[in-house]
Amino acid sequence: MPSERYSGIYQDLKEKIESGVYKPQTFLPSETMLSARFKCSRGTVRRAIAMLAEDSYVQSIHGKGVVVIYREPPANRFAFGEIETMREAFARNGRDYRTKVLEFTTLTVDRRLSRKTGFSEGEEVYFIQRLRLLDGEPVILDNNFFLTRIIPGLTPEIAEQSVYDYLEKELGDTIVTTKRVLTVEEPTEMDEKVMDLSDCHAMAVVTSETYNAEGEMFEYTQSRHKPKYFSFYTVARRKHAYSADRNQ
Amino acid sequence: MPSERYSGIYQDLKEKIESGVYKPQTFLPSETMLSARFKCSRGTVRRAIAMLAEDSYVQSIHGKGVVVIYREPPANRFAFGEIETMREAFARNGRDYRTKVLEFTTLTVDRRLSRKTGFSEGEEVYFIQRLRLLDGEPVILDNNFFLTRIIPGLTPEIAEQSVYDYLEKELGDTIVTTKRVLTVEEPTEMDEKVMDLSDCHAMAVVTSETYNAEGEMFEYTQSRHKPKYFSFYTVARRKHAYSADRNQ
DNA sequence: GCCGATTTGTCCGTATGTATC
DNA sequence: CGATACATACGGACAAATCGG
Repeated sequence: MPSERYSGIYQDLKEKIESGVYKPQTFLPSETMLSARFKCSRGTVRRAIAMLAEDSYVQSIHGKGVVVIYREPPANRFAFGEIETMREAFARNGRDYRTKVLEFTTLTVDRRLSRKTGFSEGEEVYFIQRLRLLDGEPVILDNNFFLTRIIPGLTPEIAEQSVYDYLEKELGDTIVTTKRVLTVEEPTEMDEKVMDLSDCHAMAVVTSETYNAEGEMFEYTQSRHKPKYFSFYTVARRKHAYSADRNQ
Repeated sequence: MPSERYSGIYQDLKEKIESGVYKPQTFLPSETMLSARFKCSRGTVRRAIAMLAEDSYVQSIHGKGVVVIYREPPANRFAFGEIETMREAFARNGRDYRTKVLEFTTLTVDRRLSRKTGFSEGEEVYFIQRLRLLDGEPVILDNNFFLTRIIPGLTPEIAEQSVYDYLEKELGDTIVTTKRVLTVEEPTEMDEKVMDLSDCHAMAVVTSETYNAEGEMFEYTQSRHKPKYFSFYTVARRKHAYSADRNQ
């Protein structure tokens, strides 16, 4: 549990912004004010503010202050910009959510699979194909490859629940980073067969690589989403915005 | 020009990782080692490392060290996880890229448009519709709404080039944050008419809100991409298990 | 245009806590 | 247990941007 000073302050400010104590387009109290209020150093306040900026809740302006840029997000949206499991995402939207395991095998990575997934040749992986059902309707077809070395003892029963929960709670490992590439592709025969596509002629495909706390990539996944239920949210911040020439 | 100590160190380490001096799955020299080598405080090194972690180049492991997790990204990919203009993205891929302005008008925001875009009622906006051509083929249909208040003096000629360049270079304003939502939708009549869709039956739709350095949302845009040329890359990190140290 | 007050940005040194080996 | 490495926090100093008088 992060009970450090800075995350407490981060939480506090975040809630105040969400509840409208600090309103959009207005400034937060100055860093020195806040550090006095929270009885901490300015550095600690700055860190909390940096986290809020990361979440696009605020933006710092040199010499002026910290503006609130938070806007109430539209409801019924999946925040795939963060890492959360399907379960978490759907639960948050209050829907009935089931998983059906279509395939559960182990494979040895050959050259072709290695090029596709980035795993080393000869590594052993679970291949799991799962269908995600929302209120009984198939919405996602997942193709997972997990390194057996990192996730020993995986079973179809666990796959039906949450692999991440198993990894974190049972094995004590931590998921840290996920890289994702999103494309739109034509449905495959498999998609047609299991997804009940009717009048939809494309799939949203999320290809992701997941790394644990050791920095090892242990998962390669391709998720094929039915467009109707697909939405992907992300925030980007400009890295090194150059200072403009004001000609004066 | 960011010639601060920490960005220099960040750049240096980044290049060493990209060029393979520090290889994946290996540890960087310890923070104390690096601070000695760069003749700076440990805090400054930590900040550079935090930035690399942000880029998913490295990951810190408490008590052990900092692992390199960088992997050569596949070529011909658009890094939409960051903010870059169409021009930048396409140029980076070495293709001929043109813009055709289909529509250029000013509107006053009414209730309907306000709900859609988030702009206040009564605000005045430019509405610009542009077709993006890659080697002569239409690939993106852009629908932009820009606040005239923030970007005065916009013309079709500028829209044909880069609005962001105009904003940053001429007006001295800076783009800082962009929020994006990605969905997959059926082609509209307009899409069919201008995009030459042939055997493609869906569009990748990116809806984005852009904020300037003052924290004001000045742009609302819907970009409709032909799937064939569409790819969206993003990185997510779990929770706020940050190794970031932005204070020192 | 200059000056001073305020505010954020950068950097340092130091101390202490905690995880790994 | 001790040595090493990262994590958190503090306080101080100075730079740079903004704004008002």
